[in-house]
Order: sequence, then structure tokens, then C-alpha cells
Amino acid sequence: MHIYGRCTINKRRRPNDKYQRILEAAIKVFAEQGFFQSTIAQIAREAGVADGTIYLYFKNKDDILVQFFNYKTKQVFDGFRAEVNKGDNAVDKLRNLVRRHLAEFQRDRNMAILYQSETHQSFRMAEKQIKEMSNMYLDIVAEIVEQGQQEGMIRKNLYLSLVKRFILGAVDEVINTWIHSGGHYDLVSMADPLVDLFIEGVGNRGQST
Amino acid sequence: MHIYGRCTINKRRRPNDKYQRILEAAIKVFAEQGFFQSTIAQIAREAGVADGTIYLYFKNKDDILVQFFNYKTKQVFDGFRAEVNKGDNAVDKLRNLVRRHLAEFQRDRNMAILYQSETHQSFRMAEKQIKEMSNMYLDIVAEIVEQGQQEGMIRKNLYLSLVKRFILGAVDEVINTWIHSGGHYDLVSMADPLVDLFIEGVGNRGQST
Amino acid sequence: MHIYGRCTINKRRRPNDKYQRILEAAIKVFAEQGFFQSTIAQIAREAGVADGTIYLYFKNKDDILVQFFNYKTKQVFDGFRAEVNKGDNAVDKLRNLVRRHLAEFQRDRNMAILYQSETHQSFRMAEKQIKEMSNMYLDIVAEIVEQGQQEGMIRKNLYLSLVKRFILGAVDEVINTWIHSGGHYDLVSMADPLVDLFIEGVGNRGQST
Amino acid sequence: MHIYGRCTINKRRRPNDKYQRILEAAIKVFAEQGFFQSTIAQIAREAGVADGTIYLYFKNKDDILVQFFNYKTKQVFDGFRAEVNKGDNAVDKLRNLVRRHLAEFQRDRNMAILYQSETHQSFRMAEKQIKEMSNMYLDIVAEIVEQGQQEGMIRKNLYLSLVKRFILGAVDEVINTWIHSGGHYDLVSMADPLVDLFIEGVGNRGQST
DNA sequence: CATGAATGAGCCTTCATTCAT
DNA sequence: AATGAATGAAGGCTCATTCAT
Repeated sequence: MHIYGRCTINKRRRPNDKYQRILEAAIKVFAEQGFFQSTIAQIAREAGVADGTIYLYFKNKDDILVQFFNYKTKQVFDGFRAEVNKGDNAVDKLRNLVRRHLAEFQRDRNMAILYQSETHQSFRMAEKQIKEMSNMYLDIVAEIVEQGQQEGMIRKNLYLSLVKRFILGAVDEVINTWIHSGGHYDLVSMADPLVDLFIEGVGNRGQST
Repeated sequence: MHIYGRCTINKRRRPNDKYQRILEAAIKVFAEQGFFQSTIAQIAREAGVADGTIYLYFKNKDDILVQFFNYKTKQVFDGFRAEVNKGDNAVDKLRNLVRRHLAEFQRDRNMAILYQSETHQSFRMAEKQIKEMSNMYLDIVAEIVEQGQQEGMIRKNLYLSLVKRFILGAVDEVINTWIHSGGHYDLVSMADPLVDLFIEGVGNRGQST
Repeated sequence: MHIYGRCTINKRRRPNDKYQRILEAAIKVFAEQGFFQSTIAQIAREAGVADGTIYLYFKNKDDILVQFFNYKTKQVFDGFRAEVNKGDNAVDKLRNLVRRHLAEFQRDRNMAILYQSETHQSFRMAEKQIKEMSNMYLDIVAEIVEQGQQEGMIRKNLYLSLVKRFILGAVDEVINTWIHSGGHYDLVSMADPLVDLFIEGVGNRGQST
Repeated sequence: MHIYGRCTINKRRRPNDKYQRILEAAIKVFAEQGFFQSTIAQIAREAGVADGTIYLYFKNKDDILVQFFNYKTKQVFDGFRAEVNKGDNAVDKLRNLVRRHLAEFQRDRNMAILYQSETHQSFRMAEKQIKEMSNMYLDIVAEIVEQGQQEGMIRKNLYLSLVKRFILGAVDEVINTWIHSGGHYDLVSMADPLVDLFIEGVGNRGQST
């Protein structure tokens, strides 16, 4: 009995470990070579397991990508809302969102790379998950903007759904550039200037030059 | 006599025709299924030629993608500069750029899809071409911004390289959303509101709410 | 305990088995159709494995040929030296060499065919291995001849490097003829008459006719 | 009648030129890369004609090889007989044969390479032609040997069919070595020492060392 | 006669997935 | 649970051959 107890403890921990290891390994390999150019064998080697073992934790290759969005990315995006709520006003909240977004993607570069790649495909493996996450993000932005409008910090004559994309797109591209430049500079420091651009735009409002 | 005239016309057009037909077919197939999930056989069928014929015009599968950037996309981007120059001031120029950008990508949706996909990969087939084109775009934006600063329409305390990404990213995301929503609305109509956001931001500058 | 012993035996034999089976199958197919006209599918069918399995044991099609020379042929040629050493004098040694040569090639007709084919190509897949083996053979012959010269059984006014080719060539051709005639007569019985020709030549030395 | 005469002259010369050019080009390409690794396109380029033109003169790729044996090689071998007949006695004739053999193969190295390759294949494209030519050669040798036996220069207790292979094989191997060494030395100078070996063998006939 | 663009059958090789151990 | 050998379908690419010009 106590013999099996030991096993059970191991079983609940170990497999989970292995799930994590495989997922992380896959993210790394996918990030480096792209999903279709990565092989199960490469992921297995990176994870230090046998090829077949992967199929004990994932239905198939596609499923790894789905799990990436379901588990890894979801977690990150869920953190956004909490972070946003720490802000007092709309601008603070937006700043928190952008800062956290950049921070998380900087913290896990492989995730950042894979996320950027897969969300910009035409035929997306995890369409549902991506749409969901993207919508969550856009909803947060929408809420912030609407709150800001009520607070008087954000103007009202805005095409809201465009504003959402405008903000997400800018952040995305900042990340994308960071990725393709090798990721050697600090991404978070872009947050404040970026939010400033969102709020103020580039226009000169009548001040002297 | 005039009989032969007809023939000559045909003869000079044919080879070019086939290159074009294959390239267009490939762009369509790539756009629909992604580069790696597309097969030479599919492209050939779409183009109405035999599989082997493709290799008379392209070195290999990868080369088709490179040619896409070298030929199709390059042409589009080259048109941007001319369009920009038609503008009188910086804001006009920016508006022209964004409008043309959206118009071209709307005009050729498959190109838009493929361009968006491939430029956001981590391992990019046509890295050189993409970098070149991206830089050209960013240079144009930079020139516009600098001109705007001299004209007094754009404020001077700006992190220029961030502004470039900010603008490109927003446009990119607008296109991306349009693509994933099925491309059933007018993309060009987003140009003016978008440029407005670039210039004015979303902030409320002290007017009454 | 002894239970595992059985398993170990099986486990250690299996992989080797498949390597052998594929190699033998390949030799047979190559012998029958020639290297370039043979397909991986044919070899796989002959070996009773799937096409892909071949690539678990061989890098590619060319590698099978290289392994043939590295493994199969090398082994045969290594046996020559031992056989030669059993002879007392030079003529005995030569006789042993030729006899063993013919015997081995007769014993494995497919090997004989493949060896003859590939060593006479202009562009040889396994150039290095072939050169090495050929040189080993010629060296053996040279040693025999030199010993024979010291023993006084072989005359001294000889162009040694020509003698080597003279002997190897004659043996080769005897094998070649045997192959192309269907291999239905005894090859080894040619050894003694052949060595007699090497030693005595065809000339009539003044004896009465 | 005379009408056709004119045409015949033209027709028989011009096409013949091209036929020759293609055949020579093919021999060169085959010699360099082997039959199966050579392409019609390579041959066409080497001959300075279009791919399709080759099919006006040859039925297919295989046919080029057949024509090589039918035309090129046949011609060379036919010359052997005439050369042999110039000899007075058997040994002279043998010397003439070997000398001419080596001379012809030295004169056209590509022919030599191709001939050696193809005659040693197991599955031979031009089996009939090769057998025929080989037999012609062996017949000549047989005649010489028999004549020599009558003349008393060649001993009678010989296994004739073995002697034939013995001689052909030695010459073949001398050529083969010459080919694989780069063909930079004089092949014909091997003729006399080689014939000496045929006649005298390597044995020491009782003379003091 | 000559051309060379077009064809499409065929082959090598990869790799996701399975399953006996 | 874990393994990794085995599978075989699928795809990129080549090239002998044809045929309209």
C-alpha cells in the first residue's frame, strides 16, 4: 500500500513535469524553426524524452500548439486584467497593460516569437483560442478607452474598434521589431513613450515649435 | 500576312503569361493554406500547368516565395514613394501613404495575406527582401515625420524609431484584422481615422468632455 | 535472472539482423538491375521492411553501396591475406590467393556481380574504399612476386606494377565471364590452370611439340 | 534517279555530321558521369543542339549507347583483325593485337572509359553488341593461339577458352588502371612487356637467378 | 529538319504516428 | 509510463520524351 503511495505522489508530479518540459521544449523549437519545420524528434530531444512519450501528453503535433495557446498564453493574458485593475485611471490602466504586455513577452522570448508567428498566419491551427485571446485583449482596451472617455481623459469622437487595433497593432509591431533585431534591448522601456503616442499622437497642438 | 501578326503577339506574351500565372496561383494557394502546407501539385493545378513546368520558371518552392517578394511586393512598395510625393505637407503625405497601403492590400487580398504571414515568421524565407522592403517603408515614414517636424505639424519630442513602428504596426494590424474577418468591408475608409489617431492620439486635450 | 539472458540475446541480435537483411537485399537488387536502376522500394520489398526503415540503418541510397564495400567486400579481402600466408612458397601463395578469390566470388554471386560493376565505373561512388581494397590486393600480389624472385621461382626481369595488373586483370575477367555466362560452372577449378598460365605463360620453351 | 542522287548526297552528309556530334558528345558525357547520371540535356548542350534534336537521330537514350557499340566500338574492333593479319607469326600477331588495342583506347579515352564501364555491368544495355564484339576479340585470340600451336611457338596443353580470357582480362585491366590513374602515361608502351608476360609467364625456367 | 517548352511518371527522402516491449 | 524501432503516406524535384511552332 505505502509502496503505491510513493508511486502516486511521483505520478502526479512527474508527469506534470514532463508535460511542462515537453511544452517548453516545443515552444523553443517552434520559435527557432517555425511550426512546420519543427519535428517531433527535435522536440523530444530538446525535452529529453522519447518521441513516443510526447503522444502520452499531447494528442498530436497540432495539439501542442493548441495547448500552447490554451495554457501558456492564456495564463499570460489572464494576468493582464489583474494588472490593468491596479491602475487608477484609464491612462494608468493603459500604461499598465502595455507595460505588462511588453514585460511578459520580453520575459519569455520564445513565447513571444511563437505567438507573433502563429497569430499572423492565415490558416491558424488554434483559431478559436487565438480569437478568444485577441478578443479578451481588445475588450480590455475597449473598457479602458470607454472608462477614459467617461473620465474625460480620452476624447469621445473615436472609432472604437479602430482604436483597439491601433493600440494592439502598435504594441505588436514593437515586439516584432524587438524579436527580429535579436531581442537585445529593453522592451519595457518602450511602454511609456508608446502610451504617450497613443494619448498624444504625433501632432503638434499649437505649441510653438 | 496579317495572320502572322497575331501569332507574333501570342508568342511574345506566352512565356511571361506562364510565369505570372504560376506566381499568382502560388500566392493564392500560399494565402489559403500557408506556405508549408501548400504543395507544388496544388499550385500547378491552380495555374493549369504540369508540376514540372513550375521548375522551368522557379528554382524551387522557396524561390516562388522569394520571387513574390522580389517582384510582386517590391512593385507595390515602390509605388508608395510616388504616392507619398503627391502630398503637400507631412500629414497629407502620411495620409497618402496609409491610404495607398490599405488600397493596395485591399486590391490584392491574397498578396495581403501572404505578406502578413511571411513577414511575421521567425525564420523568414526571404529575410533579405523583407528587411529591405520594411526598411524602405520605415524610411518613408521617417522622412515624413521629419518633414512634419520642420513644418511644425508634428511635435519634436519624439522617439523617431518608435514612431515608425507605431505607425507601421497600427496599419499592419488593421490589415490583419480585415483579413481575419473575411475582408468584407472597405479597408481604405480606415485610412483617415487612422491617420487622425496618429496625429491627434486618443487623448482629450483639455476641451470640455 | 536467466530469463533476462534470453531477452538480451534477442535484443542484441535484432537490429543487426535488419541491417544485414537490408544490405543483402540491396546487394541482390543492385546486382540484378544495377545501382541506378534499383529503387529503395525494391530493396525494401526484398528485405521485407518498409521504405522508411532503410533510412534507420543507412544514410541514403549511396550509403548502402559504401557500406557494401566497407563491410561485405572488406571482409572478403581481409580473408585473402590469411589464406595467402598458408602457402609455403610464392607459387603456392599465388595459387591460394587466386583460389580463394574465385571461391569467395563464386560463393556470393551477387557480391561478385556488384563488385565487378562498381569497380569498373568511371565515376565510382565508393572510390576511396575501392582504391584501398584494390591496392591491398595488388600489394599482396607484389609481395608474392618479390618473394618468388628471392626464392628463384619467379624471374627477376619483370615490370612489377604490370605483373600485378596482369594477374588481377586475368582473374577479374575469368570472374566476369563466369558472371555473364550465368554462373553455372565451377569457378574455383579455373584457379590452377590460371596460375599455371601466370607462371608458365603460353609460350613453348623449346620442348618438342 | 539522279534526282534522288543529289538529295541523297546532301542528306547523307549533313545529318551525319550532327549524328556524329551528338554521339561524340554523348560518349564524352557518359564517360564523365556514367550513363544513368547523364542527362539528355547535358548531351544536347555538349553537342550544341536542342534536346529534341537528339531524338531525330536516336530512338531514345538507350539507343545512344547501342549506337556507340554498333558504330564507334565496332569500327575499332574491326580494325583489329586487319592489324593482326599484318603479323607473320602468332606472337607477332598477338603483339599487333595488343598494341592496336591499347593504341585505340589511348587515342580515344572517352571511348575507353565508356567501354570499360558498360561491358562490366550486370545488366547491359547493349548486351547483344557487347557479346558479339567480345566474341570477335576472343575468336581472334583463339585463332592466334591455334596458329601459334601449329607453328610450335605456343604450347599445346592449354585450356583455350581460359587463355582467351586470360589475355583479354590482362589487357582490360591495364587499360582500366590507366583510366583510373588519369591516363597520363603511355599505354602503348605496355604492349611488349605484356605480350612477353603472356608468352613467357612470370616463372623462372631453370636459368640461374 | 530543328527547337525547347511542356509534360507527368517516378523516385528518394522525411516525418508524424503507432505499438510491442 | 516510457521507449524508439518501424511504418508508409506524402511531397519536392528530376528528366526522358513529345510536339506545336
